[in-house]
Formats: sequence, C-alpha cells, structure tokens
Amino acid sequence: MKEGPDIAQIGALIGDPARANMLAALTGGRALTATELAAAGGITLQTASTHLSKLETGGLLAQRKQGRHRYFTLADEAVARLIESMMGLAASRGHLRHQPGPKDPALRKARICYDHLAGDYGVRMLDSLVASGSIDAIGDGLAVTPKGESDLQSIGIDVGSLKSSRRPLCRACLDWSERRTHLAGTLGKALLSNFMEKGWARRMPESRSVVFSPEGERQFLKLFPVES
Amino acid sequence: MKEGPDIAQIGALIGDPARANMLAALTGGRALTATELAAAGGITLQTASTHLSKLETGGLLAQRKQGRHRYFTLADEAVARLIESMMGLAASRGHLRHQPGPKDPALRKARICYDHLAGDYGVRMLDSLVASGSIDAIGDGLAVTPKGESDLQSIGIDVGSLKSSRRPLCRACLDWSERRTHLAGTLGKALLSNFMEKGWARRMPESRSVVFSPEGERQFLKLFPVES
DNA sequence: TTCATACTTCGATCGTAACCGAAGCATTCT
DNA sequence: AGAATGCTTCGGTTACGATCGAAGTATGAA
Repeated sequence: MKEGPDIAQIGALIGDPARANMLAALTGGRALTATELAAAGGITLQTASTHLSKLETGGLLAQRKQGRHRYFTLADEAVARLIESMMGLAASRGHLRHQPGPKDPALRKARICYDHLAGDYGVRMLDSLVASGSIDAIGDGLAVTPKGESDLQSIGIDVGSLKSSRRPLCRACLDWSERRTHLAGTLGKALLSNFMEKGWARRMPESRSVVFSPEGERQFLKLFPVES
Repeated sequence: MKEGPDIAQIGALIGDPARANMLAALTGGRALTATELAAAGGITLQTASTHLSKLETGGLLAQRKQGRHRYFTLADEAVARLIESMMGLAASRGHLRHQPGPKDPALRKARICYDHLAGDYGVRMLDSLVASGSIDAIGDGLAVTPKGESDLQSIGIDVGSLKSSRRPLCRACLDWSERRTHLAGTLGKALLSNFMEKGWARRMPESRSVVFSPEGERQFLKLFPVES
C-alpha cells in the first residue's frame, strides 16, 4: 500500500510555524546563526537549536561552523525552490501570515530570493532580457542566446565562466508576489552581484528587501526597458 | 518581522502521515471517495472525514458530490506539482516510506502522475520525442515543433485543439523514481489517453501503476525508440 | 586562568491534534 | 415505509512534540 518517498516528513518539518519562519528567513540567501534564526522564528535559543538539528537531519539545511558561531543555510537550491513554490501556492490560496503592512511595498518591488533578484524588478528584468532576444524562453525553460552572451559581456558578466558550474545557468523561479517567473540560476546570481558591486543596489539588513540608489535605479530601468 | 505567505499551514497539512498518504493516492489523478481515501491513509472513516475537510478548507482538495458519494480530487495541477516535487526532494534525501518491495518494479516502469504517464516509460517517451525533433527542450521548458505536430497528428492526436486549453500544452514534471523529467500538460494527458483508447495500456485498480499489453508494449517501444 | 559568548542537552510542563466509538444526517435501494 | 450505504459530528482519550528553565560544552577574549 505504501509506496514511494515520504512526503510527510518534509511537510511536517515545514509545517511548524517557528521552523517555517526560519526557513523563510533563510530564503534571503544569507547564512544566519542560530541566534538570528531564533529571533526570526520568535522562539528562544534552546528551542531553535532543537528545530535546527531536526531540519538538518531532515536534509533541508546545511551548516558550517565558524569559530563559536554556527551558520545555517538552505541545503541547496532545490529546497529554496520548494519553499518559493509553497509560498506561491499559499499566496494563491489566501494563506497570509499578516495583512499587507507598510514594509511590504519595498519587498514587492525588489527582494532577494536565495541568491538572485525577485519581485517587480526581478520579473521586469527577465521580461526585458527575453524581449531583447538575450534569452530564449520556451515555457519555463530558459537559455542564453549568442546575442545575450555578448550583451552580458558588455555589462561585465562572463557567461562562459558561469557555465562551468554544476548548477544550471538559467532557471525560472516563480515569484509569489508577481505570480510570474523571474531569473534564477548562476546567471541570476551573477546579475544581482553585478548590480551590488556597481553600487546600484544593496541589501537591507535583517530583511529580504533590496533597495536601489537613485542612480542605480535609473541605470537599471534604462538597461532593462519594457515596451508598453 | 513576519511577511509573505504562510508556508506553515500548507506544510502542516501535508505533514500528517495519513493526509500525506491520501494526497499521494490522489496524485493518481482519479477522483476517490472518502472511504477509499480512508483506506489509503490507513485510518477509519471518521478520522478521514475530518482530515478531508481540513484539506479542503486549506485549498488543497476539491470535492464533488455525486449521489451519496463524495469524490475528492487535488484542487488543481499546482497542487499535484507541489506533491511531486516534494516526492523528488524526499527521495533525494533518502526519506522513504518503506523498502522497495515486490510491487515496486511495476510502479517504477509505468505509472500515472496526475493525468499523464510517469516512470521509466514516461521518461523514455519524452527522451524519444526530443531526440526525434518532435519536441524542443530548453532546460525544463518544452515546446512542440511543426514536425512534432504532424507526427502526433499521424498517431491520432490533434495538437491544435489541445492548445485552446488554458492549461499549458507541455510541461516538464520531475519523476521521483527516475530523477529525470517526463512530459506533463495537456499533451502528456492526451498521449496517455491515446494509449488507453488503443488498448495498449490500462490502469490497475487501486494503484497508480499502468500496465501495457504485450502488443501495446511492442508498439510503444517501436514508436518511441531510444538510441543507445 | 577567568570570564563571556554561542550553542547544545536535559528535564519537565503543557497544548494541540490525531484518533476511534457511538450517534446523527442524508441519500438511495427495495 | 424500512433498511442499507456513505459520510459527518460529538465526546473523550491519548500521545506526541513544541516550549522553556537550567545546567553543560565549546570557543574566544581579557
């Protein structure tokens, strides 16, 4: 009767509110310490410790000891994608953790999703890359064109070197606020890093949101125009 | 602090073993009654009833009353995809419900995934369609080529009429037993229906497995060859 | 060495939810 | 009408796990 993999274990791990909040915090892509995660989950350090060890033995988290700190991250991109897709489903079923507050708009505009740009700006960027012929899209599949390769080179991204990674170059990631896809994978990561190196954008501490400088925003919008 | 959709609710719904088993059973695509689902979950009818109402108010299930029966299905394809992707993650982390038993081989060979063919045969079919140039694949994105459209027409599938559906024509679905993708979407559904109409294959009752007749198997393997 | 910080383990409490027996509706069959 | 089937609701039990205080370990700083 019982056959196949055990969904319930993973579901139960994500099903606890404290753990879910910790996982959501880690979707920000940054490695966080047990103490920070305890705060994110709204629980004491002891409780967080037991939760974290459960998540780790369950294969959802990876940890890295550094001095007397212990840094946790999501185990890999597959976990991040699962979390984001659950967020998408939850949003579409109206399961919200709280009513849209004042901090929400910034988050909807631009935020980190694991290691790449999400939100309105993330979706806009992918749309623009596809419209300009830099990326080929078939459904949810994405691939860089020769034109895209040279365009990206000119803004300081070497696509060739990114290809050597075992992780896929392009990946479509569903955006829960926009309900459309944005660009993930090593290219998505490289683009965001590029913006931050140029000083166009920076991360807000303690949050997933990404803010653009006035000049950075101007450049970004010029680089990724949308017809309409 | 708390922002975005509530993953924990969905996680908790899937996190109970009885509910997880019922959801996995519904991944078979067939509408099942409360009594059947109780058996699938290994619980009594009363308990199943409360579980089912929770799943329904949580937006994971849809129900349809018919006479004195109440038929349940997964709410939509998004839920089915979530379940399958959790199975993939669970399998990759080694969370198995039981050791591979004697009934497993048939299931690994060919089974139903929501409404299309999965397992070894499902993966083989997509590989072959891509190799023959009937389907273009970029990463996880799939699209039918003009050649594919005429090839499919010749075996009795009208791609044009399938396109009118709101649901995507082609969709890559991760296969948890093969760890590769197979073909979902309306085309995946149409192909499986086609095989069953021709008498090549039929579903086993009370199971997700699909068995081919000797003749059907011969035809299938001839239609979808693999180079090796 | 001593103190402080970061985290884990132990032990006990407490709440929730899964569970089933029994009774209650609703629908269909005879 | 009465009987049977399919499912839901109620009530009470039980068990599991989330929680935190307190004590224990490890790393680094003074």
